[in-house]
Amino acid sequence: MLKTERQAYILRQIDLHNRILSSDLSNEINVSEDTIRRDLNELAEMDKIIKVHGGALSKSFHSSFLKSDVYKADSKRLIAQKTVPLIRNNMFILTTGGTTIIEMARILPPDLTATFFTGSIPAAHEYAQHPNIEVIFLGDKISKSSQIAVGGEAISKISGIKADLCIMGINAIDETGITDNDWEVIQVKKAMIQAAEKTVVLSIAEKVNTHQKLTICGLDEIDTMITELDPSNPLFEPYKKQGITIL
Amino acid sequence: MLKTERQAYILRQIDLHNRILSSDLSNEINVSEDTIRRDLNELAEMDKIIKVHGGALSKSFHSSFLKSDVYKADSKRLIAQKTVPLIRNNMFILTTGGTTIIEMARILPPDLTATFFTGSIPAAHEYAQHPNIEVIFLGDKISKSSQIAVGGEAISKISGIKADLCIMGINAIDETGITDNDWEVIQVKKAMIQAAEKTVVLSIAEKVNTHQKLTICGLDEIDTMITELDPSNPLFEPYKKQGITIL
DNA sequence: AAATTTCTTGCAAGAAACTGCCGAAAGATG
DNA sequence: CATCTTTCGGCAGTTTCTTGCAAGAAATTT
Repeated sequence: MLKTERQAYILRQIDLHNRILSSDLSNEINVSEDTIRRDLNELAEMDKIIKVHGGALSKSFHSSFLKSDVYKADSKRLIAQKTVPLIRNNMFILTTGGTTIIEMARILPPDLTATFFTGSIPAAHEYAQHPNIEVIFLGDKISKSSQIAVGGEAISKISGIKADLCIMGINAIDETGITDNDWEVIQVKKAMIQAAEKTVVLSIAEKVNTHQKLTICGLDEIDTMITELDPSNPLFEPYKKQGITIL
Repeated sequence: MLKTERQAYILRQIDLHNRILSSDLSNEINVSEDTIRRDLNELAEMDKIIKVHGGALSKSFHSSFLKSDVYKADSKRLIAQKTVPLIRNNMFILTTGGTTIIEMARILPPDLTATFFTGSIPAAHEYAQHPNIEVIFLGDKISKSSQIAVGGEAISKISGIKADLCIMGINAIDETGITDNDWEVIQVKKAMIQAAEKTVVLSIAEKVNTHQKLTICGLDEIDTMITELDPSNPLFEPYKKQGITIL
């Protein structure tokens, strides 16, 4: 078994079980624990997994560990406030999950009538509280790491929609476009952008001009970007040049 | 169980119950109280919890405000405890929503590996927190009144499943069977019973021998009924005669 | 084809981490 | 005040980690 194969196997097991013991892996694929440990170290180095004493955890697992307090909650609330006016009555809106989206869902005006599509459980939950919003949940299999629905079912459902607006929380954006680091999430986000007439991205300023490993789309597919900063901030010049509206 | 997992479990329990005893934790996850104490100390060191003599408290009193009061929470917790042993590793399980089911989801042992299908957002949310449970969300359109997915999509998804167990919270049961009052919910519950090999119904005793307008199924389709009362209670005689196991 | 370099893997020894147990100290309880 | 519980610190047994090393495989050079 080649090293690459082995590491792929390890990643798959971690995806499946969310955690793994070095000793188990060693037995399963008949290599010494030292080799496993070296693999785990390499994977951890690449930010693919979280290594802990005795084995490794999926990155997602750890995030729930930290979830208690929302990072930069004030900024996110401000972003949410700027986003709400974009939503008009009777729109069909696709949204991702993420803390900023949740914040937005909470402050939607009660008389707003609209249909929201989402694959995020917490987001669906918030929308469902609203008196006049219809919620459609997309997909079936729920990824633990991202708490959203992923996989073919979700993608095909999204493809069948023609929405007015896609409101997307993002992890990284720079002059090359939006990037992320979870392959399954990427697929979903790509499909959402395709399915919507206009795309609005929400991001705290900290994530602007950063990038990750996998590309979701170029700047040309984005219509509006919302951060907690003032739109006149010079940080946004390159994005304005690309025709993106900053709010 | 890895140290990190254990600490994540502890945090989650504290989130849920707002307080925790070292001795309880020690029993739940089978490690010595010393280990628990060391974990609690580390978590307190990280400012995640507040350690007190004998256990720990949640740092955020905040959540206790948001926590809505569940009617007869104690009874429901007891029902949940009786239900858990029915679930074995690698089962495929269909569940409804409802506060009793949520309560059950929270106390599923952390090492349980199973696949849960549900159309309930809060239930899906709870299952998704669990380290080893795979969650499949059923359906798309979400009914506001019941917070579950309803409609043709949900029904057809359910029909495509062959589950080992259906765990169903119910609103009314008497000698004629299970009844409910929301037409859309009925359709979903009917489909679930059909799709599962065995059906377990959860109900607080108050609802036994009551009925509502619409029929879900007769007693012959039910295998087990769980309430907060002792199974020997004479209240259950007619149901036992019908071959239903009472727990 | 032979020699060399690089990569990978397994092994061993010592270091570090984890866990359980014990006894003494501190705290809670009636 | 007496008793019971919880905590603290240290110790020991076990497991895991690190490091250095050597043998074998693969790639590269001569």
